[in-house]
Amino acid sequence: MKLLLVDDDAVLTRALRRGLVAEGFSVEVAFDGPEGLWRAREGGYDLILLDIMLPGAHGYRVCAELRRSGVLTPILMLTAKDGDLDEAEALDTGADDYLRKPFSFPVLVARVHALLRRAALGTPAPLVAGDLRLDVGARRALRGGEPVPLTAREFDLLTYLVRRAGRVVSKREILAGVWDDAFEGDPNVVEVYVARLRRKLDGPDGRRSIETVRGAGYRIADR
Amino acid sequence: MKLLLVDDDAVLTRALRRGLVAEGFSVEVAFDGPEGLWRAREGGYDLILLDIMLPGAHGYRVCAELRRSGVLTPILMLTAKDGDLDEAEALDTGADDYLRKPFSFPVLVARVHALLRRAALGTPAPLVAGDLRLDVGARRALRGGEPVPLTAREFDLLTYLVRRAGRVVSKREILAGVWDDAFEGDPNVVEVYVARLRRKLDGPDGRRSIETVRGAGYRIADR
DNA sequence: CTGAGCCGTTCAGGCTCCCGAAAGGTTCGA
DNA sequence: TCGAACCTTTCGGGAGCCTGAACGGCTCAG
Repeated sequence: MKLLLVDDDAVLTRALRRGLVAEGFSVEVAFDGPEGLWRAREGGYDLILLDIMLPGAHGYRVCAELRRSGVLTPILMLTAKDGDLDEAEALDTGADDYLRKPFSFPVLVARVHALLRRAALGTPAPLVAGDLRLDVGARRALRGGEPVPLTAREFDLLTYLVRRAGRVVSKREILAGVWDDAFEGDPNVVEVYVARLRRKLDGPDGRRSIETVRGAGYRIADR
Repeated sequence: MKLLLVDDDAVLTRALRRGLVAEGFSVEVAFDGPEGLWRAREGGYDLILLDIMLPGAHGYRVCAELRRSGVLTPILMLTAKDGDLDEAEALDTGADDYLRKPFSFPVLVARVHALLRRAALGTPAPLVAGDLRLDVGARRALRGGEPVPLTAREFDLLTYLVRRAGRVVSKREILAGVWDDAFEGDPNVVEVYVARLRRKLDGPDGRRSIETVRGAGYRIADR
């Protein structure tokens, strides 16, 4: 879990950084508004901690700007003034939560966890490999934007392979993971289902979605 | 705006209820943990006020249980002890905010409004899926502007599905969420009610409002 | 009090379509 | 060239799902 901390107070950032790292997060720091904007737009963060008092740009503006440019990363605002107006405005500009200074560290961690959990509920991270895209929640497979109808087994097998994209997966592994640990049948089922997936996934171009690695298993390209 | 108040203190609940009703909310009360769980899972509430000290089940447990079973309604916890741990734990179990007793009534109202506003931001489409629109407060379903008469169960099931629009929901989940965690009957009831909903919702065009995902569950299109 | 009507649930019959076994053909590597 | 590994098609059994019917409980109006 990677956090972006946008704050100009060197003492506070150092303390927060240390604490959050101790909690198992990886933390990057931006020391002013423009840098925060720039970094946040680069993406790759699971959550943004944003102080309201910033040199270069007010926290509200950074927040609104990010939302306007399509950044959906959860934002936790650190408000300085007291009073409800401040906090209401934070939420109105697109922040997901706020925390009034001074705050205790456990409360901060709890809020971060709550936000991450909520975000995880909303977007269960799509699986992508090449032009293949799996939405596990909706149980949908898309190839180049086009939905591909798959049966339950086919979808499970494809999910298993995409989750291990780039690696060679043996038939034994596949049988244990997709079918059952104690599957006693013919390993030929795997071949049968790989063939079915290929027929549905492979385009008219000769490119195969699932490679065969003779004597070892199967592999799906990771990009 | 409909609130669920889960608290066993008769004096406090009566006072709160009266005050909140005067503020324009409609308020229902549950007097212990199990009843709170049951009602909250029924859905239809815009916010849940949850006291930590409860007979039958601790507030944390109720909260965690609700989140685990997919209830996304904002939860405002009323904590009794002081100390940050209590509050951090409240947030960690899935509460959206907490309020330390004793609190003043205006502060409570402010928090409720803040949470509702935040929830509104988080869910841009307030229970709309396709040409379907649910007015949870009035317990009315509209399809293309036309009201569709639904029984209580049918409405609950539809609400459950629309709240999870775009996702595949298994029959087990549905039984736990719409019926009861400890439902021991035939999962066929779900099929029966899906069929009834379809008969009422589906237009003369062949398009199905509720898709069947064989081997996985049901899905309602998110737009 | 009482009967009509609605609601939730169960059950059985029927249907579709998926799963996996089997078997013969094909490709690869030594 | 030969054998092993893999591919592909076919097909019967059955899981999973749909639906109409029926039954008991509950709520009302009369």
